[in-house]
Amino acid sequence: MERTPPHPEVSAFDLQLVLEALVDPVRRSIVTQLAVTGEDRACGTFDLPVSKSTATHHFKVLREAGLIRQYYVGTSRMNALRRTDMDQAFPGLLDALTTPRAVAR
Amino acid sequence: MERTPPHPEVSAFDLQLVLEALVDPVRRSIVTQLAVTGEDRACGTFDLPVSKSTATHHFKVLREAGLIRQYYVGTSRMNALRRTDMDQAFPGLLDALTTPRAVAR
DNA sequence: ATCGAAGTTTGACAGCAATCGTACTTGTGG
DNA sequence: CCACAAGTACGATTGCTGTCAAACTTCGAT
Repeated sequence: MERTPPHPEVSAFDLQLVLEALVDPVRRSIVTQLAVTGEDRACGTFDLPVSKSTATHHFKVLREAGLIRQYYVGTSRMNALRRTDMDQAFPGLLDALTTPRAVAR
Repeated sequence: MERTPPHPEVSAFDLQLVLEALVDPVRRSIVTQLAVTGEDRACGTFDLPVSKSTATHHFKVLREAGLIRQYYVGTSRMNALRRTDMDQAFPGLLDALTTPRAVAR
């Protein structure tokens, strides 16, 4: 278990990876919850309909796509939305997907 | 072969379906080509790396998600991007994905 | 009326990705 | 030092989806 897992740089962001990450409802729910509250949150604080091991998988996919940044605080792994990085790489994308309008549908 | 295949109304658009449609590179390529030229195009005029039957499948997925409108002209099936409908349902989404910036990545 | 062009339909297949349980690691608090 | 909490890693399973070939339909042109 690495202390600091690898995060892609903005210049390495890949739209295909980002969309593959966002197409899963569980992962989009994570992103939405991060976007709404605007605060970093530990994995366990999310309301997810899957097991812990599956949740770990989803967080990994989001991290590798560049959507979230992860760091440890004790045994908790905190998750932060990389909002500015995403806005720089793909302007408007996060906004389009975290709008109440879009979330409700 | 129905003359006019079913198209969803804007009020029935579903973000999950739209994202599932857009996550496939072939289908996103179709949408991009439609967005760039801005004109309706027959299925056969697209540059796609798949067989005809696979292409048919992709156009069907795009149509059922509400991304394109299809109509016959002779034996050709024309495809039109439902830009205004999409913009109404999910503002900014198509723009974010058809930007040269996004397309290039 | 025939032939070809343009798509569609169907069935089969292959690969991937989401899921879970179990076992494991690593900190924190008593 | 020990137990528990928070995640991670791994292997197995399962269902979905993209793919194709082959046969078929429809329309237009000759």
